[in-house]
Amino acid sequence: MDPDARRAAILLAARAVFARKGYHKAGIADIVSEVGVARGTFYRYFESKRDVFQQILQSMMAEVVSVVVPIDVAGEIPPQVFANLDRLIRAITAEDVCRVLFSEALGIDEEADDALRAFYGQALGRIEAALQTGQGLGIVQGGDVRLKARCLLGLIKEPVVQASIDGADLDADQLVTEIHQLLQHGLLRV
Amino acid sequence: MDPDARRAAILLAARAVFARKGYHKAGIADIVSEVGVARGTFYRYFESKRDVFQQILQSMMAEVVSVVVPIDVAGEIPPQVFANLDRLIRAITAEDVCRVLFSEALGIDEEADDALRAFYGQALGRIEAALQTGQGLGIVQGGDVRLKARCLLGLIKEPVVQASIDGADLDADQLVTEIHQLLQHGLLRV
Amino acid sequence: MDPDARRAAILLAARAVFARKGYHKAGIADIVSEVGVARGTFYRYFESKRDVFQQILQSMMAEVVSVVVPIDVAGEIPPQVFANLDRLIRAITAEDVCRVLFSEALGIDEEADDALRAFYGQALGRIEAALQTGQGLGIVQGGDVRLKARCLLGLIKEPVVQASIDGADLDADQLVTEIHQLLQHGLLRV
Amino acid sequence: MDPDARRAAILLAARAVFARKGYHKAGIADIVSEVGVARGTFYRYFESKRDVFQQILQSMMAEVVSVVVPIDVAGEIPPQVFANLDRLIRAITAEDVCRVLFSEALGIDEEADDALRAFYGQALGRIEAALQTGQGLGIVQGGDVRLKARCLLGLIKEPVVQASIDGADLDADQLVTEIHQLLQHGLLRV
DNA sequence: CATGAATGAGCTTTCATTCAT
DNA sequence: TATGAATGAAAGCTCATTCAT
Repeated sequence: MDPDARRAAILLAARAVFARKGYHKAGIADIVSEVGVARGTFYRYFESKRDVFQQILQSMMAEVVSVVVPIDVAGEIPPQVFANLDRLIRAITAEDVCRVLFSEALGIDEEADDALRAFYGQALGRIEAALQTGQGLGIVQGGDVRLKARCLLGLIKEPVVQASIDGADLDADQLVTEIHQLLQHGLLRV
Repeated sequence: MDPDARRAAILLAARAVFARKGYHKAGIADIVSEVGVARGTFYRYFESKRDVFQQILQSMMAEVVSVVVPIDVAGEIPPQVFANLDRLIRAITAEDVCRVLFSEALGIDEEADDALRAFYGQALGRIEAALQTGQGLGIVQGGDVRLKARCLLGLIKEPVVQASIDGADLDADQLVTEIHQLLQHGLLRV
Repeated sequence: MDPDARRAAILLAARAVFARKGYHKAGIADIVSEVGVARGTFYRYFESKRDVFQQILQSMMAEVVSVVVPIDVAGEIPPQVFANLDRLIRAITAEDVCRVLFSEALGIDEEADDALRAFYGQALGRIEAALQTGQGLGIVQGGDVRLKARCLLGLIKEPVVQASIDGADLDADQLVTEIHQLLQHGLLRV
Repeated sequence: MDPDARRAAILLAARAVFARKGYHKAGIADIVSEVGVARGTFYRYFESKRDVFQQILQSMMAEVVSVVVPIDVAGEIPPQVFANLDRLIRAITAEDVCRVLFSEALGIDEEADDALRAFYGQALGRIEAALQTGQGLGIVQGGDVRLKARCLLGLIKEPVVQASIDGADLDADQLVTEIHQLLQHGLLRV
């Protein structure tokens, strides 16, 4: 088995184990028995339990970030926004991403916390910038973009997180539609 | 010191410790040294570390639930909604509530997970019911109330969680205003 | 059992175990099973395996140093020298002192190495000073006192170390006599 | 590369590594990376870490033993003694010999301990025999030759060991002179 | 009832050794 | 024959929990 494949296999197993048991209940024993290698093998590929976790975190964050593409203001904007939304929801709906990124990541250690802060900072920064541009174009409501960005993030994240907590499946299309409507008309009828 | 007071003191200390260090990094040693009692005393009042945590969780959930009062459909509705919103945000903005309830609670054990599921189930159930009533009264947009409820929860929760992650303060009034606007007009200008 | 006694018991057991098996082959398991306490108990009294070892080393060095008393130049010198010699040999003849101090101490870690260097530095410094005084008084041969001190140390140490290696007993009196003769007349007959 | 040369190269590297880091801190990884061969190759030439160490020990002991040549009683004795002394000191002054033979060798395992005991037994036996001969010739002081031999060994060994501990250089000539003087006249002036 | 020393299961990590390529 | 990835026993250490005082 070539090193890259093995490394990937361990990473995959670790992802599954962390998603299933959470960081603290997951033991190296769980991971290696899942891959079918010896304990020592794990340490040939990763420095420590924290190390694998960090790498999984990083790759998950990168995956999530990568699906959001900058909006081309020359083109039609709403379709681009909703395409992003759609991809984003599908990205974070993956069972393991959701559990690891949204429930387990915080509080492991300073390094992971920093990475997570950076991730949220980057994500929120992008959303804020987009909203600001939107305000300039007159297509986004006025007000504090900082808070708006956070609300928007929650709007997207929470249904996914709740579905994960419930162990229920999530209809991404329906969610996109619902969020779409919310963004355009709000929740209340005036 | 009478038992109830002592029990309360331990509970309070544990809350602070869990909020400060998180469930896993918090040790019984931290809690007892905070209260100034011996380790053994802790176990006279609580069965285990998980036990205190559960009780704290329960009381936090009760606090949060209690601030949301049913809406009197006979009276004017929007002010009641926003009063609820305001109280809710203030309730979950408390540093310890936010950290414990939203970051630490999930994944401790099955029992806590169940409690949390029940909490979210109850909270979302209430919101859903209110939205359904609203739809009947024609003051809430049509569509899936289940998803709407989850979005609404996220809308409220996320800015608070992010402020906690950033270690930043949150202007509750401003947040209420922002959410108010979002609920009424959405994020986009049509 | 009071803490001081328990601490002393663990220290004693550790001393015996280190002397018997050497630092590296000695496990915490050996030590605690020797005292009859649980693993955790060990760590209530000592921070780590290195920590006990360091403390044992320190106490052994202190024991050895303490038996050598400064020479009163006002009084008769040779008896004082030989009394020191006698006490010193008896001190380092103790089986565990010899093994731990002379065979195991070097190379555990930087801290222990420094402590040992300091110990030898102090011991040799004292001997050098005494020799220098002796040269001033005309009772010690001329020449490099630094080297003389080291030779003298070896003269004393080696027979003890060899006895320990052989597992043989050592007649301290006879050794003192022999060293006495060597110091006064050398090994060769002119 | 022919097997003998490779074997020699590994032996040399292992010597250097053991001298530099000590037996326990030295890893097979250190040795093989020093030679530039793979781990597996090491095990084609040596059975185990202990095995290389033993062989190094044996060769060091042989080197040291070889420099001491029997004294020809027909010829002039003192020059022969001092020539032996001189060669011996130079032999054990080699940094790696000193560290490996005098600090690391004891306590690795039973086999090494036996080898070391045999080495010291042989060395001391020779010295004793020489001293006995010397006593017969009337050029060595009377008394227990067993102890005398051990003292003599320490006299030689200790300055070398101390220099190694200090990381200082040793002037072999000066040491020979000093020991010479000590053997002839003792340390004290009568 | 309060105490806090004692407990020991269980964790992560290391590294000499093996063996398929 | 050389390789180096894989192995897994064994080590040190932690900490929630217990229980004699």
